[in-house]
Amino acid sequence: MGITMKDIAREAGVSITTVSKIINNKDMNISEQTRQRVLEIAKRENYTPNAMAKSLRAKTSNFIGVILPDITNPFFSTIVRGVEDTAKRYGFGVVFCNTDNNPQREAECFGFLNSRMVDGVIFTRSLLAGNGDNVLENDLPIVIIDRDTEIPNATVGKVFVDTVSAVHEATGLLIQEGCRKIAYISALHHLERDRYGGFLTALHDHGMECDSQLVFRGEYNVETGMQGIETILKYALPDGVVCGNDLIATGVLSVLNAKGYRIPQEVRVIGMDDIYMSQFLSPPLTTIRQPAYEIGASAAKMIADYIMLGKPLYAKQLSYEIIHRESV
Amino acid sequence: MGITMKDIAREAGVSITTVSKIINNKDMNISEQTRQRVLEIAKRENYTPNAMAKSLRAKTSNFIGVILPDITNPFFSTIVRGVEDTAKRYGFGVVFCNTDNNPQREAECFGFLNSRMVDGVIFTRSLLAGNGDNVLENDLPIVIIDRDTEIPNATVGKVFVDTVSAVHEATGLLIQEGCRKIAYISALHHLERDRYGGFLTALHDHGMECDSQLVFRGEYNVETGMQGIETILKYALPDGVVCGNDLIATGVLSVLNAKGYRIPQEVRVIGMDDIYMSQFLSPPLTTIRQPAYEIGASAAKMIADYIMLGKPLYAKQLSYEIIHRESV
DNA sequence: TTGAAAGCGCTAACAC
DNA sequence: GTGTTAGCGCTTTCAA
Repeated sequence: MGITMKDIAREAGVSITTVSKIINNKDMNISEQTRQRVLEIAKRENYTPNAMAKSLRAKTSNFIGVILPDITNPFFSTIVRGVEDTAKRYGFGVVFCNTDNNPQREAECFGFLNSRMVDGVIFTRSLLAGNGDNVLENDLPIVIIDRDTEIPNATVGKVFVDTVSAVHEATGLLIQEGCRKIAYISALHHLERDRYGGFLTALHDHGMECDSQLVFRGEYNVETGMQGIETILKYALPDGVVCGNDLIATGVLSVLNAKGYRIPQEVRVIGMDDIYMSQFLSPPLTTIRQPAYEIGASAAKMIADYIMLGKPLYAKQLSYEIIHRESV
Repeated sequence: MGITMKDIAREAGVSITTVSKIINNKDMNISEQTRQRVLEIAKRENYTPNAMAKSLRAKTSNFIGVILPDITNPFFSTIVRGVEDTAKRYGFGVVFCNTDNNPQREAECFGFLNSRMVDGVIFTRSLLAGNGDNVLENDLPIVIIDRDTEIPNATVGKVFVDTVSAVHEATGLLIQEGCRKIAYISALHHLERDRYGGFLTALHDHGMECDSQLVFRGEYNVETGMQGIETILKYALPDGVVCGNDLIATGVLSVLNAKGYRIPQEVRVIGMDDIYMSQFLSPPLTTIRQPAYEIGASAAKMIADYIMLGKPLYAKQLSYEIIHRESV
């Protein structure tokens, strides 16, 4: 590759040690003359320190890993943007892995990132399996985002939004608007804090029953939204639909529009996340905003503070916000 | 971190070399007995090779870098997904940097990735400046994607779509549908092969003139679409709008809808890229599909083949496709 | 004010 | 079959 300290040392007629000290300005007891000479050569030869060597010695790579289901999902790409911007500011690079919610891929990612000696990982847990055990094997700092799970481990932080309350509020909003036959379409996951709970309690709070025929569980994508509403429509026309995320809501809107139902007059639809495109849907989607960018930024900051300053990891809660548009 | 070869060697009572040979099964002349013992320990202790050390020695990091404007743009996140899937298959990790089309950030990214010793970089060039010169300094293999530019350098490959022909066809389609006052809204860039050229020649091919009041140039985002059409509308109502990408088209659709114009009856709109969300716009967007995932996958494959097999870089053209939906 | 030496974890000639 | 040695580029005692 490029030039090394050795080369500079040779050219300047000093030792490698001296060069190192100057480059990292670690030692103030160096003659201005030597310093200038070395710096000048470094500049002229366009010296870039070899991060690998540095890392090997320092036992830190200055990389942080991000494990997420799918970068293609706008919610996650926004999170990752927050991570990257923040990490870069702290001098960290970011490496990421897509798991597609596949627990095995997830485990592979941990292995991969681990061998890459990342200094920490930001982790969105797969919906499906509970095996976060691979996590525990080492003392790698982890911060879990998006999906609030308990991992009985010391070095785990989290950044989360209380999505079950959010869904509770969303459902409450529909009820308040007069909905009485509310459908719920979301992903199916094995988490303790499932958003579904928020839906159920909201119904109960208003003395309503949950009709299980009005519930559909798949994945966090548009297809689930379409399938879900199609399935439910065969049974009955709901007057409100609570969607687990905006992608699902997109699918729901799409088939409802295609079938000619008027939204929100005949059926109200509420989403979750507030991905950028939601405002351009037809009608513009009413949804619960999760601060995706801030989630990523906070997680990156937490990891960086832990690594660089030794600040302990912690749990950070970010708040959601109802975005009123035209689908409710 | 974890256990090292040294530890295994000590425990197995053999030399580090032997362990290395066994782990990488490099040397067949090793007694089955020793091999088993070592492998057993490695497994039990959950040995993960230290990629940093390996890289330092091998002078390759097994990382490839991706430099792009913004991961949040669905077109790019899809590309990156293609890159990641493919890179992983070849054993490469991917590190990325967002530039926001800022040439200075772009240069920083190169420096960053370079110091990180990435083995190659996949690069979407900033629209603005022509200084890809930072690129030339080293022998890092580069493959340029999306924006077709010439760089007078040996180790540069590219994966591209002939977007100027695509725009030519898009414009032709509108003309064919009867449009006579066609607007053009796109990003402004300093590239030789500007999509605008495709628009102009299509007009000329049909003996039409370009009305510069119907042209608006900003960035590849929704805001440009909105501003563009607002601006143009103050002058006249076009009967067709050619958009530089789907984000721009999204903005155009949005204000046209808000103002109550009927699409496509009064004005036809055509986009470019076919991002996933385009099909859910109102009306579903007619657009020119660029195979984003394949662009990423091809670029990653090209780099990997170059690095691992020494296959030279080359220029690969992928084709576009008109997706007829309801906005034309 | 400067440098020699050791070592981070791993690999690859080249012995034995 | 197995081990010795040198070295990738860098940092850090410790000595001069």
